[in-house]
Amino acid sequence: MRLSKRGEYGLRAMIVLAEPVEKNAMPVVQIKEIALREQISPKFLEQILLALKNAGLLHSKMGVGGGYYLARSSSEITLGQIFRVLDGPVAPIKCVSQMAYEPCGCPDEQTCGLRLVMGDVRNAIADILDNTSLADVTKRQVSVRKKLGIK
Amino acid sequence: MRLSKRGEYGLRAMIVLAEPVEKNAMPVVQIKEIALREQISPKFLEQILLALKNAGLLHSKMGVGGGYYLARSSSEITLGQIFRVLDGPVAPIKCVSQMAYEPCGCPDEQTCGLRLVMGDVRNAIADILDNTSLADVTKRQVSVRKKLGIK
DNA sequence: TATAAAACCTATTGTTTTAGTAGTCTTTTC
DNA sequence: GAAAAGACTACTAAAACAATAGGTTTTATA
Repeated sequence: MRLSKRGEYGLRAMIVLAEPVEKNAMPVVQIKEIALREQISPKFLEQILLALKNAGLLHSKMGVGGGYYLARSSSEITLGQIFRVLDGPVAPIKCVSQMAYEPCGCPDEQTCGLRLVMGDVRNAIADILDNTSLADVTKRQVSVRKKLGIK
Repeated sequence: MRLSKRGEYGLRAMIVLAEPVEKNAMPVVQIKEIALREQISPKFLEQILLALKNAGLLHSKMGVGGGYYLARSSSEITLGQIFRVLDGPVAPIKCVSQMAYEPCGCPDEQTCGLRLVMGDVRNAIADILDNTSLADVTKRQVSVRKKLGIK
């Protein structure tokens, strides 16, 4: 039940891009800056951000002083959207996937016990990922920092 | 976020083994019988059942008329136990694993937004898997069958 | 007591996925 | 027009996955 490095890095990068920008800062962030901050290979991250851009979650600016920025407000982008672009369906088994259903080959799908439980698991994961926006994540980070006495 | 075939087949097999035995039926079930019912390669299933046996979830009887049976009552074996034997930790990322923690390499683990959310995901999955026993699964199957007008 | 049926165990193999590297092309600013 | 940035495509090494293969041991029973 593993998140891939691709998914991990992509989610990390999106969280960085969702951070409230300081005064006078550029609205766009460059690949190499994110890569440096999050300790990710810049070329690998490039592919990931490109995929997120082609999926419509990011916009970019080419050329000198260019970089990436969120395509929508951070409260309108969910972790579920990001996850699905990078790692595919959330469901642990194809036959319970809402977005990419396929039969899983069990004798009788309707009464398959495994399917019933995995359906619950899928819903539990999707509930979290689809109802958590990037803004929710940054809000939570802020409150954790406050609790720990700023930083 | 995928369940492996190994995990899928193992869980299926355990559910079969948890089914209430008919009168006069042998208390043990053979690999090939399960393989046939669930459409699994018998040799692959053999490895899986062996792993479950070595983990203490199954017992076996060798020789003619042998086979496998649950090591404990079906209400005392959870899907979480089976899953972990076959697919490893439930957590989507190592740094939120309760059973097999490892740092994940983010700059600051305490305030890592991804880690906060993935912790929730881990807990949601573990809540289901660790609180669902094989007996719960078979009970649920029965009630689904009843609802659909027996079968 | 020989035979066949069953689990036990280990090694090997082919395929797919993963995680990354490399290199060229295009756009933009100065 | 040079440099800085993203866009795109191809490739590759290593690991994981899904089996397959084949011999060993145990046990019931004919």
